[in-house]
Amino acid sequence: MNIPAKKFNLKHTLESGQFFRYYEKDGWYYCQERDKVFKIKQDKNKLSFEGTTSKHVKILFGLEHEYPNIIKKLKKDNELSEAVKQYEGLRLMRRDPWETLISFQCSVMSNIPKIRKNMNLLAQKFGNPKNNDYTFPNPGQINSLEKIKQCSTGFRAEWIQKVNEMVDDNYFEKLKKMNYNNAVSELIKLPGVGRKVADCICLFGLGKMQAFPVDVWIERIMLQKYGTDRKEIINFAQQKWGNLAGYAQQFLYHWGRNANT
DNA sequence: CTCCAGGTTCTGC
DNA sequence: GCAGAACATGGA
Repeated sequence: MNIPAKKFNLKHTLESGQFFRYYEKDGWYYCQERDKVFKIKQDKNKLSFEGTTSKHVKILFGLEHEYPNIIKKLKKDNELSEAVKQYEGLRLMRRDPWETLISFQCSVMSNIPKIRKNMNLLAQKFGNPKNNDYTFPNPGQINSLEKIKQCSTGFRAEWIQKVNEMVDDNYFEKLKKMNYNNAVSELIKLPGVGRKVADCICLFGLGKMQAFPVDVWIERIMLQKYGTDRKEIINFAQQKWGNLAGYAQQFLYHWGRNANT
């Protein structure tokens, strides 16, 4: 199936640390998330995919965002313009919140290759095979601490086991309807979810576009570019960019990890 | 063999 | 409230 996709860059979007279960093969990106297992590739302004619907693709990859306006506004900031130009087409994804939660619990004191390994193993051990890959288990199905530990999750295993019993899909539907601050307050009640992980879930899984996850990379970049101290970063970013704070963060993060340093 | 990694939690002021 | 340390695992 094909759909047009202007002002979109699949590679930048997929490889900017907001999505983990994918791999490249024969010119395609093979992607797995929750019950979806599909492949997708981009040829200029055309997106081709197999294994899912155009509706899912549009939502997942943020194709319905008003991208030209977003870019235009962000480029007005001199500190941001370089990152935006270099990675134009990078979009915020709208992922399955449950898999996003587990992904970012795994991200604690870790790195992207290892998060990917954790998530792939969890899918293998608890999910179902589909098209040579695996779906991700539903809430309630990650029910063996021993098996969770076999996925190289280390000290995060207990967190994963606990949230598996604490939330369901309806929990996330409620969070989507809440405002950003209330959603954060709820999320940080979960084990292994502090402010940073909560902001990642808000941004990538709940569509809270003002969320501004602050990790060591963003902390370093924000100090360097704006001179902001760690504790004031979130307020600074949300005052400066409002609902585009999340986009600003994603550009800075991807830029900071690649072009910069 | 050390060091460190998309932080969180527990502890002790 | 706020610093300091512990927390598994694996790659550099």
